[in-house]
Amino acid sequence: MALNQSDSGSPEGSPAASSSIGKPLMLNASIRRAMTDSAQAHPLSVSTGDYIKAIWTIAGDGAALTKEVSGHLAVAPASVTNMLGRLQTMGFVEYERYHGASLTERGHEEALRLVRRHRLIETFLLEHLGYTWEEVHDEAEKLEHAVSDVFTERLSEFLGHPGHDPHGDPIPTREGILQPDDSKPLGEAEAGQKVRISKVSDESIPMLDYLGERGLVPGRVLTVREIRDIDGVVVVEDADGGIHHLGGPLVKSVFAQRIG
Amino acid sequence: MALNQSDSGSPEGSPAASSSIGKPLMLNASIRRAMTDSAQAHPLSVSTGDYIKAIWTIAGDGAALTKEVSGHLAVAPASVTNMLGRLQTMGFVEYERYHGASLTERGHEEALRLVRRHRLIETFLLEHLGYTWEEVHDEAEKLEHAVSDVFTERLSEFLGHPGHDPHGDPIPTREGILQPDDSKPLGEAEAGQKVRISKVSDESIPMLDYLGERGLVPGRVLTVREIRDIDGVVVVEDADGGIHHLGGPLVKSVFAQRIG
DNA sequence: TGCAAACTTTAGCCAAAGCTAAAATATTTC
DNA sequence: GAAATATTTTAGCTTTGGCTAAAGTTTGCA
Ligand SMILES: [Mn+2]
Ligand SMILES: [Mn+2]
Ligand SMILES: [Mn+2]
Ligand SMILES: [Mn+2]
Repeated sequence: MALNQSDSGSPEGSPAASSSIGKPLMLNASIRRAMTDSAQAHPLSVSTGDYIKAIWTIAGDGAALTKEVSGHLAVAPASVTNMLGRLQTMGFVEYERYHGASLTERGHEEALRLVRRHRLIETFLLEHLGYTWEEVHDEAEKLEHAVSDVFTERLSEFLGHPGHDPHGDPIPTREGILQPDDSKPLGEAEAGQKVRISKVSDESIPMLDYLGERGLVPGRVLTVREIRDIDGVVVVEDADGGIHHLGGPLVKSVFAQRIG
Repeated sequence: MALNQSDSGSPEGSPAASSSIGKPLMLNASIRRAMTDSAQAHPLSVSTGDYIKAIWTIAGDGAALTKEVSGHLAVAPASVTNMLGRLQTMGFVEYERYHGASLTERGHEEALRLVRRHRLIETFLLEHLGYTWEEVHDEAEKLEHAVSDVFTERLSEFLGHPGHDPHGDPIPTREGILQPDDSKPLGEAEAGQKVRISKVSDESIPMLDYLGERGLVPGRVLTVREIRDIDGVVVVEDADGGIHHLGGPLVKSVFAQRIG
């Protein structure tokens, strides 16, 4: 059986480079690593990337504290201290003992590159592979570290260069520019306003499902009918005249921009 | 800037599981790993997978020798010895010192799972993302370790459940069945025979390009006009009457089946 | 048959990332 | 302003998966 076996497992095209000499093979390994690092610009391990993204998510331009990162990545504080030191050595963060780490320019670029990948991949999974919200994030969390720049740009093209992912988060450009977002949670709107949903928080899957079923997705235009102070419920009317009563947690998760 | 940050970097949906206790966090980490390993059945590291695939590629059902694996993966022989021992402990190979390693049933399954992924991914990259032959293999070599079973099956569906990748290698089924292939290199054909190209070796990119440009791809029907013993050149005529003179290396790379 | 060459294993290292426990430093709280 | 509490760091270990050099086996060839 198994007569048919190509697809050589060797990392490059080099099939069994040396036959018996021994030395050249070792050199190849380190030279290859060095070239990959500088030229292909993809040296980051999964961990490194996740730490950088975590700092960006937690602190943006500011400093992320050890414990925040520790909580975010479900990793022991001591591990974080260790990694922050290493990230500084690598030039991705500025780190001050006991006062957290903030991203350098390079760290910031790297974070945005990962976010770009993550959001493009999520878009692809949802729109073309029939993924559910449940499945999407975990897959993207792994693939973002495995795909190349070439893949990323080809995928963006395949998707029609979307500016936002399916739940409305902006996708950073190849150049690392992230659309600023001035939208506010529905809960902060005022009765009578006409608004357009810009984003739905992807933190809760059930909410995404609930809102998706009702058509309360980015792009939808709503009229705010009532903001009830007693219980925080917001009543909105959609373009088809449908009325929706949204409780506190929901109106914190739906972001909208005023229009008209 | 960077106002907009969702896409929590935390591996699962658990956003900052613990606030200050400390202990539960550690437990979470190991429990998660254990569950992932057994339930999701995706525990293999990149290295582990590449070794298993290498053994399959080199030896199929037989035993792969240390040096063969070492050459294939561009890794020192001592590293191979070490990993083969570990693979045996993990149950993927049967290993005898000085006599190489052969895949167990489980190892075989794992190899085919990776090959399935690899070939489906290559198909997608070529047919939908506009990759060239040059780019395709390296990307697949990395992604095969990152995609989930769900991704693999959704992708297969997206592609229309192809049985072969673009250069003709059969794609193992989800159940781990690999189409046996009884085709032979064009060089072993006989003058006058009518044959159908079944596969083109993907070991040489220039050859793939050359053959691709001339339409000598899997599925094409040819009539063998001449087998010249002196220089090993094979002359074939394609369905449009085009004549092709293929030298030794090429006729070893093009596989065909007799028809008619 | 008997050695030299080829191959493989052993032994001893290394770096990346993680962990725990204990020590050090900040921050609260009274 | 000092004690209690929370956070962070240090120190010391672990697992993967590499590498080199040296020692041990197998094989091929005279
Ligand atoms: Mn391939
Ligand atoms: Mn990730
Ligand atoms: Mn996400
Ligand atoms: Mn691989």
